[in-house]
Amino acid sequence: MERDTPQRRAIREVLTRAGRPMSPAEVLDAGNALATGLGIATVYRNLKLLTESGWLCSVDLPGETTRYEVSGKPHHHHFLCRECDRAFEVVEHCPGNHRFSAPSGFHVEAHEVVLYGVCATCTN
Amino acid sequence: MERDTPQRRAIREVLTRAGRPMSPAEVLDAGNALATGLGIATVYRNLKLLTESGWLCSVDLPGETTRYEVSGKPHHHHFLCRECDRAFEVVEHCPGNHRFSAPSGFHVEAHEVVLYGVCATCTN
DNA sequence: GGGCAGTCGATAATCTATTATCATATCCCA
DNA sequence: TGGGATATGATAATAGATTATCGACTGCCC
Repeated sequence: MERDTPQRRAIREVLTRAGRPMSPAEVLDAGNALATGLGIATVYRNLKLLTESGWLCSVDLPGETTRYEVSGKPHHHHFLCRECDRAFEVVEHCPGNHRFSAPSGFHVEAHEVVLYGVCATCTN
Repeated sequence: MERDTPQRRAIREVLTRAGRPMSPAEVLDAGNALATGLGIATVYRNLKLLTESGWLCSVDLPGETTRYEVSGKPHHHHFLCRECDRAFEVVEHCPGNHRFSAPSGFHVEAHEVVLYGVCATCTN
């Protein structure tokens, strides 16, 4: 049976509050504020459990380590800040699946859009 | 000074012929047909050299190992086949930079689009 | 409150990709 | 053609991310 531990609660809260995809290391840092002494193994263990249970889903960005975000969000893509290396959710103006096409004979089943630039925090 | 060796020639030819981004392992496989005994170290060495010289550029796709393609091509994106795991170049119907926007305060400097599906070869 | 299955933290182990090492082979100018 | 700077191939080493191990700790049902 699955228990309710301070560590697990902290990890869930961190990801919920952030509202953006976080790497295991980011979760560890932020989680330490809520559960002192939190270990990286616990973070990985819970990210895996929460992903398997469907509460989280993994986000792969080119050349970046896997990040995790709370699942159930509507269609969206991601923005990666070149300054702070944080990923953000982007929901505005997605061209939509039908706007992308490939050469004949190719069947497009999904697409990913990744925007690169400087986030609001780093701009100021 | 940089020498002209059969291995280096093979690697360049493989990438030119393919016309799509290839991983070091793919280059090794294809390169062996042109330069028997080609080693993986030589492939990595030359991919690095050719990238530094500007002849190649690296292509990162989410969750995939870095691939390399001949540089100088016009703006394009990539298609990743879920069957054969090969990457292809996609030039058609790119929505263009201006079609993507992010929340206020965010400055978008570049974008990547990755299409997923089944390539023409794997479809048949 | 007692007890045990489920968790935790520290750290060793693993895995994959890439780079370094080094003895041998070879391209290319003199 | 001779010789030295370069390159090669086999393999050891490295690096970063993730998983396994294990003794100690603790939610949670009775």
